This record gives sequence, C-alpha cells and structure tokens, in this order.
Amino acid sequence: MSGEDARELYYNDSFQRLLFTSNDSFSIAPLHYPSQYINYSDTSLYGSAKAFSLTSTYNSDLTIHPRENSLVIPSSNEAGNEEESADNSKKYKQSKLEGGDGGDSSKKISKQKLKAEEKESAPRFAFMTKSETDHLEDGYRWRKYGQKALKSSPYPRGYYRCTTQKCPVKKHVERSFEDPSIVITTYEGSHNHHLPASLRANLSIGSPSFLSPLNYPIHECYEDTNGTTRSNDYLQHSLTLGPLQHF
DNA sequence: CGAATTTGACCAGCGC
DNA sequence: GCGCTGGTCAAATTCG
Repeated sequence: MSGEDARELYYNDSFQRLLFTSNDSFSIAPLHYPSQYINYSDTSLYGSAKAFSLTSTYNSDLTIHPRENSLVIPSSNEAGNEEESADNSKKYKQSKLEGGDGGDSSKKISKQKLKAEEKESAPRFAFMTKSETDHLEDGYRWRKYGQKALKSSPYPRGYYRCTTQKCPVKKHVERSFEDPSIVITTYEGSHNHHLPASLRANLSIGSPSFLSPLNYPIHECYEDTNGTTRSNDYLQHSLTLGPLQHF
C-alpha cells in the first residue's frame, strides 16, 4: 500500500473497478454516513464515483491524482488496533450466561468495557454495489441469522455470519434508501481462513489477484447472481465503491 | 433429513 | 426510568 496516513481510491486495471481503502475505522451506522460525492469524470470508466466515509469526523479535503488514477483523502484518525478475532457469538452467549447470576458490578463494568473495546477493534469496511440482488457472491459461505426492519430505511437489513467454524466475520446487507438499486454491504472482522476451494472455483471473473488487507477478495464487488460469467461490459454497469477499512 | 432461512422475541445501548 | 432502535437468538419452517 502506498500512502501511509491517507485513504486512497485506486483504480484496479484487472477488474475495472475502484478501490477505496482507508486507515480510518468507522464508528457510525452505514445509513448515517455523510455521503461524499467525488467527481471522477476524467476517467472513461465511470462517470463518477461516490466515496463515503463512515467516520463521524470525516475530513472532506480531497486530492485527486489523475495521473496515478488515485485519489487521496487525508486521514485524521489513528489506525485501529486489529489483531483480535475471537468468536463474537460465543462471547455474546457467555456474557449472557454470566450476566444472569448477578455478579459484582465492577466485573460487569470491566466486561462492558472489554466488549466495547472489542467492538471498536473489529476491523470493518463497507462498500456499495449497484445490484439487483441483495446478497452478492463473494467467495465465502454465509448463514443468515437475522433480518431487521430499519427505522431510517424502508428496506430491511439482513445479518449474515461466515459459516466456517470459529470464523468471527459478520456482514450486514441493506439497500440504499436514496438509491434502491445500490446495495450497501458492511463487513465486520477478519476471516481466519482462506476462501473455500469449492466456492473459489465458482468465482467467475479472473482470479483474486488483489486481496484487500483483510483478505476480502475484490470479487465481492461485482454482481453475480447465479455463477455465470459476467462481461466487462456488464461490470461497467456495476458501480462499485471500494472497501472502507482500517489497517 | 440436514442445512439454511424466516421471524418473533429478547436484550443492550442510547437519548430524553 | 422509559421508550426506541438495532443486533442476536432460537424455534419453526422451508429448501435441496
């Protein structure tokens, strides 16, 4: 990664899509992000790209480097600490069990603190994809564990967990209420395993030559409803906004 | 028949 | 303290 303390928008030739990386962490719900529209009109790839920040302290000073096809956004936040990848659901159950027998309050507080810290340190990123289907194929297996109607949107949010044993990764998927053709996918946590071989074989376009630092294949940025190969033409209709994440 | 999804209930955090 | 909201659980149901 070039650019140490900056968010960068990359253009990745092999997949014709824009990647947006960050060493920010985000702290507010995806639907409340302050949208930032970045005109990127001097490229023939997309008319424009929409970058969005999920931090409440978003610095909107943007620097465009047309020659490098990159866009640098100064980052004000420190990089989050990211090594923890414990099983969240286990923790939830444990805290539920332990909470029941009325332990002393200091223990409770420290546990809450721990939980909050864990929540903060869980690496997250989100991106938007123009897609008819809600759940995009990304090479991993997911199990839906909930769906919730949101106050701020007419569209429900689906909650998914990676089905690989002990993998802590979760994601939620919702439609943008501003543009229902856009799906907002938010990942939380790092996979502690590789792509399932069977599913990797099904990925239809190229090879995952570019992995984000969280081991998310960029494949997840395109729409592929039933495993059929998509042309680049098709891809160009799929406006992909890069992952927002911290390192 | 096992796996995955659906869906109502429960819980925690937050603001008032 | 109370109500609202989002996140998760888990029983019931559906799917392959």
